[in-house]
Amino acid sequence: MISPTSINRLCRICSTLEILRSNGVKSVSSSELEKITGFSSNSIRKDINSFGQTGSSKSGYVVEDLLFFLKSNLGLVESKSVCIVGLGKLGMSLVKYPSFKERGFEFVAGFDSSTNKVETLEADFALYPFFEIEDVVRHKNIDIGILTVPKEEAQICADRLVSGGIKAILNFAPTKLKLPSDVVVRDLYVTDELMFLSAMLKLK
Amino acid sequence: MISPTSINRLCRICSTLEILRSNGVKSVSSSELEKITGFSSNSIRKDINSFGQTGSSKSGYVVEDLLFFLKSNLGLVESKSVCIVGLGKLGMSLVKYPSFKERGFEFVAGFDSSTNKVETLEADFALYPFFEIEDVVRHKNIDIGILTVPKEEAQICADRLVSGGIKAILNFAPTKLKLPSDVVVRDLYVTDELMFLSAMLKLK
DNA sequence: GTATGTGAATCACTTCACAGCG
DNA sequence: CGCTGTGAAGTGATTCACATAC
Repeated sequence: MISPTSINRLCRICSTLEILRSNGVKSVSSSELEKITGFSSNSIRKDINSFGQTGSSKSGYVVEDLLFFLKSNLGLVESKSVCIVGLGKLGMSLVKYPSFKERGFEFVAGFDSSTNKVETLEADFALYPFFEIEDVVRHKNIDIGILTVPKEEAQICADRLVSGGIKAILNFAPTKLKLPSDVVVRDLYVTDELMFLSAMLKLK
Repeated sequence: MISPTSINRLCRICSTLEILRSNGVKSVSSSELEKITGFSSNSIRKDINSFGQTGSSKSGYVVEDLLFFLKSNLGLVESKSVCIVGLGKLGMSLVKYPSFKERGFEFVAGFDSSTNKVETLEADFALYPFFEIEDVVRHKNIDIGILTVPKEEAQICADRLVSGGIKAILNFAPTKLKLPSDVVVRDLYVTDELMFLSAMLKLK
């Protein structure tokens, strides 16, 4: 019904509205949002409308109202519990990333194949070895898993997350995961992005 | 002439071919690539063809040849020099990421606003304070900048990279950069990805 | 005059269908 | 026969154009 492309834009718009609100901005028009986000004002209005109407023809949208409206519709009001799988440098940097908590994502567990790391690393949440993934995910009712393991371990870790009941995975491992179709996966292939930039330099 | 979507796919295919080659695979068909990457075999063939023909109707594509052919056309044969701007946890984790070097991306400089960090952090390359960005980028002829600074610093850092002559930026700061149109920017908004996953859980 | 909301038109990408080749 | 290569058809998203509201 609503396309992933639109959802993407709406998430960006939510983030933008959070910033506007914290800057004390009361209302915003679709063309102002266009200037900030780079999306066309047309697309922005259509996206917002796809959930039902808001917005006045006088001064655009009321920031506070639109933000709450979008967050409600996108399921972003209640906070979500997240686990990190792979406690390497990237994983440990993500758990410290302040924006996650600000946007309602709370780390509740971490996993690594190295029992040494599990025992010695410091974190605000409990750490476990890989074989406990399924149990912990089920027990703590974790919503989202972030995969920052080497590609060789990615599929097996993902399988265990799914066995534990997880339906959403953010995957940093440079491999395409094979998972049931009701599991949403978002891939962030960082190296591919650098390759993309190189290619654009040559081709553009 | 060739769309960013296609370039994206071709980068993924290059990475896939590297793995196949290191596994000793000699040839691969578009439908096998479909199974691995998730892209349709039709799109894969069209993408490859957009550069001119290769591939035999007998056994598909010769891995070695196709890889070299694509890398040549995408400008991925010669290695690229990269700098990191922002030596926080995320930045420092990226400079250690082994895939970058394997794919021909070489860090040659790092920058941070904290002179303390610049003086004390250990890296395989030289570190500098922000005010040297332009000079160093120009002097070392750096191809790509990776931005891992807080959003408040992102625009000014990007401007300095561009002043130094950089034409490609990988941006992790959650803000849309305003830059000349000949500069290619790729945004990785990690928090937005979690929001996207949350939204999909609700809407799918 | 400056907004939003929205059908219509356009554009871009993907899938289909099949011809040609080893 | 399975594979590539490719025009044609189909699909989906973006842009255009404009009616409507304040």
